[in-house]
Amino acid sequence: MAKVKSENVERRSVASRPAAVEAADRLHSAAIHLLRRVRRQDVASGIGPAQLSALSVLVFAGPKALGQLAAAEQVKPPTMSRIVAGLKRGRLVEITRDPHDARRMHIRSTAKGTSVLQRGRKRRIDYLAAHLDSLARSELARLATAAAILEKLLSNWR
Amino acid sequence: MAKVKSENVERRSVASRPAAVEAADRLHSAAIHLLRRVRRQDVASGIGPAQLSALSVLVFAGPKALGQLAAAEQVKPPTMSRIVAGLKRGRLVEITRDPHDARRMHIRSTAKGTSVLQRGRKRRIDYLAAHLDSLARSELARLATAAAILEKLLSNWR
DNA sequence: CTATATTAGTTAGCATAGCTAACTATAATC
DNA sequence: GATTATAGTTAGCTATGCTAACTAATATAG
Repeated sequence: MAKVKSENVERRSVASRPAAVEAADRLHSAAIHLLRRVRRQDVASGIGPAQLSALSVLVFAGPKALGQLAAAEQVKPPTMSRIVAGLKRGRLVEITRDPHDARRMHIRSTAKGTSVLQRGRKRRIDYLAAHLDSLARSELARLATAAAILEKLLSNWR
Repeated sequence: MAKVKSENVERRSVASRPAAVEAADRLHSAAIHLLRRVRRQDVASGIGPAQLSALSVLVFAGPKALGQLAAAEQVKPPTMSRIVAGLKRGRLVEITRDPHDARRMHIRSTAKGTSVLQRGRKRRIDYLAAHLDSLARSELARLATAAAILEKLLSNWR
């Protein structure tokens, strides 16, 4: 039983309240299945998920350098380099050089990019909203409350 | 203006209560960001997301034929064919022929596959639970309630 | 009982997306 | 001015998604 002690220590270092573990499990599962369904709407946008997501950062958080965009999307620079190349090919973004630092790029959404993003986003939200519409008002309110709690949690995630 | 009427009809057919649209928007965003964070734990499993997800179906819903697995994962058969090939290469699943129909395969998780899946799942859930642990008990309860509402919604999703 | 049609999976070939390692170009520092 | 650090790119690998076209097996029509 020599290993038992160290295993317990390890286990204790990540232990959470049972209620937290149960909530984690159910939230995790619900989020996965929810997004899996919603995501099917995206084929209509004719643009891949990584491009759509990067475009969304540009539209909602404004122009970014490539490295910033990679960090925001939690992806390595070579990956973002190719994603941006795809967006540029589709004329969804335009790229200029930083006048103060010729290494950096300014990547910004074009009007076309913004419109493609907004339409895709609308499709997703409308689709989800149509399903939420079958809920009682009180249930909807509970979901909104939960979303607010998650937003707070996500905003100070480490 | 011949098209106006039909456009209005279309638009009306997807209109939802404003509260549903707002909840959809916030839930959608929270789910995306939550899963993006949680998913980073998966690199430790040394197996790609599609393989992990397919394996999860096999572990929790039992053995499946390739086509069933493809349907469950909302993926086309050639895609699932390759995913299963990868799982087989890693000895995470084993495949036998259906004795009554030699076209069909029985794909089942091996002990190794089940263990890999369970450990990966534990990593995700523990990670999420550790963050949920910072919430007040009442907030946790609200999240659990919301998860229950979503589970119900997802179970009769069209 | 053959001939045809349907069904289950695979193969080939393409695109997107992820990575690391190694490179170029620019900027900052010693 | 030489070196070091930073921003992106290129090359090359893997994984995941698709469609089209194929093989093999089963089911069905005649």
